[in-house]
Amino acid sequence: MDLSRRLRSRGHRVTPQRKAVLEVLQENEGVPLDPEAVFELTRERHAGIGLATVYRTLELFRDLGVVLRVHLHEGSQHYEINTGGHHHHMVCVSCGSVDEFDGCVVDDLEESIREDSDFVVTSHCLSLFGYCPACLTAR
Amino acid sequence: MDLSRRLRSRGHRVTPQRKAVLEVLQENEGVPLDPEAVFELTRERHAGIGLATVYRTLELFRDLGVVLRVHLHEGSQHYEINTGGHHHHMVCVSCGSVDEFDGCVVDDLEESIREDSDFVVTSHCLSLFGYCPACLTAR
DNA sequence: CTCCTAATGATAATAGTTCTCAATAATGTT
DNA sequence: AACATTATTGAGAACTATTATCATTAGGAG
Ligand SMILES: [Mn+2]
Ligand SMILES: [Mn+2]
Ligand SMILES: [Zn+2]
Ligand SMILES: [Zn+2]
Repeated sequence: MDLSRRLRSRGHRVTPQRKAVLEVLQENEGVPLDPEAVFELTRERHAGIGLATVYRTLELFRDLGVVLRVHLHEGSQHYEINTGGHHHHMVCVSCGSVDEFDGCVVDDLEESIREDSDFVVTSHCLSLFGYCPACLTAR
Repeated sequence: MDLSRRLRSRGHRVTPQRKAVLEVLQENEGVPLDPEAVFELTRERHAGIGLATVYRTLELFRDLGVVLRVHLHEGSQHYEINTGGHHHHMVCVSCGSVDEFDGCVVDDLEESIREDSDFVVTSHCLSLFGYCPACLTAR
């Protein structure tokens, strides 16, 4: 997870903005953040950062494999730090909270698709929707 | 799949616009369409329909369970007719084509989550990304 | 330190979606 | 069949999220 190394190896520069965004993402492991949230949190650290830079940085990080893009059931995208530990998400449709869960069942599926079809799977995206414990008891 | 019945049972009115949108979705089974595409296709059938009506109708249909919202790796949403046959999608990251596949592996996962956690899963969304046969040979 | 140019911030532009509101038309009632 | 009620519609404004533009700044190789 050495950002400087990863950036330089691809010819990118190491800037305080990029370091600040990374810190925010690392400190929010387990909490997928949308660009606006990353912007607000990063501003506390690097006051003058622009929103466009946040968007650019998130796309760059995604390209570098530093972050993953998560699909929640909403319009805007969310990003989370890529810890290497493959997992998926349970999204509460009531309060919007996100839980992670390990044990991906898709690996086997990818395997069978590799055999049955000519489609080459390179990645997948799985999210479960429902109600979290808190929202269930609050009824 | 009786639209009129389903609409009336919830106190909604049966309009030519709604019937036209349904027809478009039915004729494009297997092809998730975004609102703009639904708009264009529906116009060929009901010339004067407005874009806002398409958005409203898709949301209503989703509420009624007539359509499903599909998450492709893009900004805008896509909708497809709900045939009742549960399936998921393989999206080609090169040409954007979408294939369907049956055999959902998530059912088992939902089961194990129901046992291991207090989260109640009501739905899920799974998409595979990769390269379709056409794009693979074209290289 | 100097130079080159990648990166940045401000802001304009674009795209997608939702809102507003007056006009229309679907349905229930006479 | 005519009427009354009110859900629905179309047009366009408004809004939100994202991307593009461009002059300025600053990372880092030499
Ligand atoms: Mn996560
Ligand atoms: Mn489908
Ligand atoms: Zn393809
Ligand atoms: Zn499934």
